[in-house]
Amino acid sequence: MDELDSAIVRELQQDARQTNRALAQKLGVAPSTCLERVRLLHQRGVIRGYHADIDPAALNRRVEAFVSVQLRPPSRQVIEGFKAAMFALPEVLAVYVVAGEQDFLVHVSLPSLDTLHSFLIDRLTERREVVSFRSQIIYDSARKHVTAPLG
Amino acid sequence: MDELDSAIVRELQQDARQTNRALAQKLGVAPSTCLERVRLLHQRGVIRGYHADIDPAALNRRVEAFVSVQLRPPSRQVIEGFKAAMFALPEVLAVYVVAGEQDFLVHVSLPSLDTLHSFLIDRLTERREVVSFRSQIIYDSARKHVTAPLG
DNA sequence: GCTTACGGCCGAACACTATTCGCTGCGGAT
DNA sequence: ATCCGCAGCGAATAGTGTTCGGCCGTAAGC
Repeated sequence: MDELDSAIVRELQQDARQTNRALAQKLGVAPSTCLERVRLLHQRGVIRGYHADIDPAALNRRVEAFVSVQLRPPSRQVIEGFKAAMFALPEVLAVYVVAGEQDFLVHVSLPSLDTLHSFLIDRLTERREVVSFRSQIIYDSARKHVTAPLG
Repeated sequence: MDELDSAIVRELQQDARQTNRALAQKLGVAPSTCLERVRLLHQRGVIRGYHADIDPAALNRRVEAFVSVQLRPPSRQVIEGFKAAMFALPEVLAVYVVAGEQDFLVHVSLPSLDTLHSFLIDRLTERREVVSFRSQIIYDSARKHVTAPLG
């Protein structure tokens, strides 16, 4: 994981579809060298895949929210079950098991506030292991991709 | 945004680097047709880009957390300023402006618990607009990519 | 009901790209 | 000093992206 690897990772995070030649030229190495490095990054598990970034609005998801959920009892079985159930729902973007008062943070995206409300009522309230939940609607967000190693 | 477009989006979310020919074959259309569709999806802003998915551990980020922050006053200027300041930090993966008791949810990733602690002390406590904050360490997480339109 | 114009898809052609593989040069070890 | 091994390189080949003219199905107009 030297400087060249880091640069490749940085470039492919910004644009995963640029040609290997363009990538090689930016980094000042031969295309074959670049290709071999990328292959090794794959093999080592550093690069886990390539994904298109899609506008949520185009998929009819104009409302995003975080839902904090408290479970009872917070046993392994209950946590794993809840996690799997949430993850299987199409409205769910991500599930986080966290430390603190709440046990879960569920990132959801839906067409509207109405559908969010229905989601909460139908998918959370009805689950018996859910003690309480609190939803935080996202007004604005900014995400980025990790560029450089820390430390 | 017909069925073919949805299928293209779904496929490119799962693997953004598959060849156009392979994509076309999966969907049962000619490569030229497929390419034209992808071009239009770009132009319409549906596809916003392509990004490599990198293992955080490879970038020395073994600890992730959400930090909820309350600001005072929650004016536009303060919010925008805080958002920009957080977003500029390399430890920050995402910034969410949310409704509720807290004003912000900041997603961070760091090498260790020590560096997380330092981050909180050095980057949040010292900011005068920060009234309070609470950090939720992420024990486990699962993310996915939106596959189909809702509604 | 017939004609016509339009939009989307197709398939072949061409330029460009990925991918392989043997060669070369450098650095460390003996 | 010599050898060994690794990493990068460049040419060759197979495969890919991209363009473009033509075709067909649809829908509107007369």
